[in-house]
Amino acid sequence: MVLDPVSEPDADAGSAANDGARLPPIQSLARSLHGELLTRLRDYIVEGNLAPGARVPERILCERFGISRTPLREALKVLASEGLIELLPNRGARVRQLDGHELVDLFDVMGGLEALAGRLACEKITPAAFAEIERLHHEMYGCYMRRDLHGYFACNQAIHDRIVQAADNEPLRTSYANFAGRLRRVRYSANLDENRDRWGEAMREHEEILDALRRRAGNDLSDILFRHLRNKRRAAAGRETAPPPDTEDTAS
Amino acid sequence: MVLDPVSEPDADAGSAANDGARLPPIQSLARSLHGELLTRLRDYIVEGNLAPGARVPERILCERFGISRTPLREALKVLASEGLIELLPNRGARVRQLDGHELVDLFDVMGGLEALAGRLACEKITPAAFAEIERLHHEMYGCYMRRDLHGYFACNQAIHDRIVQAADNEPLRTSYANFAGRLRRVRYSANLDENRDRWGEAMREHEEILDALRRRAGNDLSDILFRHLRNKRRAAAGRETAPPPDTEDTAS
DNA sequence: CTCCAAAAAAATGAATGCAATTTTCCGCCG
DNA sequence: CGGCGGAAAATTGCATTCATTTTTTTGGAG
Repeated sequence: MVLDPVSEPDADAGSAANDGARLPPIQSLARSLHGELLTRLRDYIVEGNLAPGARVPERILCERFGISRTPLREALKVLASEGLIELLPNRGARVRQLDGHELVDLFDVMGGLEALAGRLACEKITPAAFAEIERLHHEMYGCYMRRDLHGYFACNQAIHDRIVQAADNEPLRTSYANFAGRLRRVRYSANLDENRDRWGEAMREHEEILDALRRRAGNDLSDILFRHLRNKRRAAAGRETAPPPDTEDTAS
Repeated sequence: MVLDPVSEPDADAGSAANDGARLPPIQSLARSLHGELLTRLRDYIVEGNLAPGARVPERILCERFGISRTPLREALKVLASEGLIELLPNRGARVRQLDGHELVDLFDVMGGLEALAGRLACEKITPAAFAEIERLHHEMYGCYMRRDLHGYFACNQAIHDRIVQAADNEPLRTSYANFAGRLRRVRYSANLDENRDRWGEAMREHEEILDALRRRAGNDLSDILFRHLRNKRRAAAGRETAPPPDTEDTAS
């Protein structure tokens, strides 16, 4: 017993119309105050306005955003499904607190997604997009040489983002953004300036990344990117929280 | 300006208590009627009770599940964030309809996640878990030899699930389940019996999978699993929808 | 003074109500 | 006969309300 589709799925809903250009990221729930609220609330949490483990006070947030509890609670359910908060039955929402295990796991997933992005990028990247990444790479190298940490980070993130963009895979992009958001809560960056040696290592890894991308060597790039993230995690997780018991560094 | 955490995050909320055994999958929103409804509604859609592109009638579903609109709408928002349905402002929810591009993209993400799972499994799998996978593999081979398609599928899925389990990464598991659910809507299986040659190919790939896992060769397994999914996609996407224009099979 | 228990207060989960937008239906005009 | 315009009906989005559970406070016993 199948409820039949509304006979007219609207003119622009047909798949044929989208063949030429992939439709822009019309996030299903981007508009309409619910989506607005969702974005704002997510940012609010990611930016650290609520301490990890803290309750998410509905009443207060309602007042802050000037809305009633209904849309707020809808947003909370979504954020819980994204893993940003957790819902305790009858006890409200809490900002998810990442223990060592979870942090490590999230880094690995990021690594896996980047590895996938690299693999796909090797198949689909355009010369123009590659040139742009190459340019960013050289710019980043310049920052590295003159010890411009801020510029380095900016280029670094831009490169990784471009690779994900080049993969041209919307579900991947969404998932990547989700996990990146979860990790953004723990400030794992800003450690490099205390880890000068890791900086050089990272720079060398980026040379490998660019090289593999130039060769369109998907599997190589995939492997390098995953290990790159592993090393980043190792550098970051050290101070944020105790490393998991079995973190022997077999990588590279 | 940081709202400070409620001074007592409760006895069992501390992370220290969870070090010994990772806490069981207490899905944040598993209980409490909202979670119940979420699961039921997701199954309801995944099982195909609503045609792709069809409106999701709030009123009717409320009656069917015997609840009011509020929890239903919360569940809809979550399902939208999972990508199962899409929310049109002021026009309700529709079952997401996968065009060719999206289907291909989803397969690739599944491939990427399985690749990651394989890589991690090589690091973390226990001898017992490996033995179990080996057993399933041989059982699957038996099914293959006697042309037991149903048994073959069961073993196949069990093996892939075990690999994901062996990766021992909760976020990965969750994400994997999410994408698997989205793909389950399109019945891409049940094609093998029309594709006997692909069946043999898949069986050979599984030999490679087991071999790489035995050698704990993470990168190899990663690559094999991704290509395995690529081939599966090629076999599946052929009939479900037109393949994307640039599907030259460079794989293998 | 500390600890425990019961009541008050607050917060959560879900239902209902209401304004606004959309969809449908019907009569009208071309 | 087909297309168009407008009103009625239905649906959506959000606010409000109510019952239940949790948390805090208060009173008292040990």
